[in-house]
Amino acid sequence: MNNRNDNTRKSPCCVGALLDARFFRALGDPNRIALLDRLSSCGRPCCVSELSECCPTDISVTSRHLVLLRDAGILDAEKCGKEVRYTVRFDELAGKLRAMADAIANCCPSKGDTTKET
Amino acid sequence: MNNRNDNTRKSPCCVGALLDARFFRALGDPNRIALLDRLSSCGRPCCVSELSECCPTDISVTSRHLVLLRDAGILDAEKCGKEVRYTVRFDELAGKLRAMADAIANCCPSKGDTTKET
DNA sequence: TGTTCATTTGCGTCACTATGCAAGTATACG
DNA sequence: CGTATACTTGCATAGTGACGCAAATGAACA
Repeated sequence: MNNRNDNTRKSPCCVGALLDARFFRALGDPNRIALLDRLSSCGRPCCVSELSECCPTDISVTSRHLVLLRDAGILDAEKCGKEVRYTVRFDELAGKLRAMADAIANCCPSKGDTTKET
Repeated sequence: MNNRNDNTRKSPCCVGALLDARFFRALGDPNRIALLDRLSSCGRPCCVSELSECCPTDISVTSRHLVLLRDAGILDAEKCGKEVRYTVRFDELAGKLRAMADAIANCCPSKGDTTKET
């Protein structure tokens, strides 16, 4: 859905609909960013105790951060025996960010189009 | 910078470097989102009292929100006589979001490439 | 069943943030 | 210069969020 028709350009300017404060809030904590970074670069599902290494807080706090990220639709959680394996919802996350970028670019009054889709 | 070479794909996974908690935090408030929405759809620079209409808080609070958004690089402020005219930094904002989307998509271990740039 | 390991939950604390009101600053205009 | 308008700042308060610790839950396993 990246290629808009020309009649779509700068029309609804639905920035407010796409920009979700809850979503941004979930990403608005340095420890949660660290967790996301760690999990992203890891390249495989990671359990809570493993992820906990990347931030200095108690593991219970890490657990809460991860739940928060999961509830925000940023991570996926899967129970495996005693462990809980977290993964990044890459498509979801990238898609959301890209949709926001597109919406904002479409709002730009001067251009109405900033997406240089070569 | 949207078209990566193939040797760039899934390499550094610099998600943490791009994902700035401060930036997300600035967007993590519903009233600030409302302000951004209003300003985006307005299509022209708006002054503080004008923008203040879109959220129920005192104008002093609105003023602070706007300063915060400006400091986060999301808005631009320009003084015009008694007024302060705010504008959305569309390119900055869209570019940032797009860069994040790209970085995250590049991290995806299964694909390493989610950007369908048709 | 009892033990151990991984994770979550309850709870109190501390820090930060959003907010409103009042006072202050800056600019235009008479 | 005095006044009006637009905005900002100081300050107090209420609400929220992050945190640590201890206890609870859940799952494997002897």
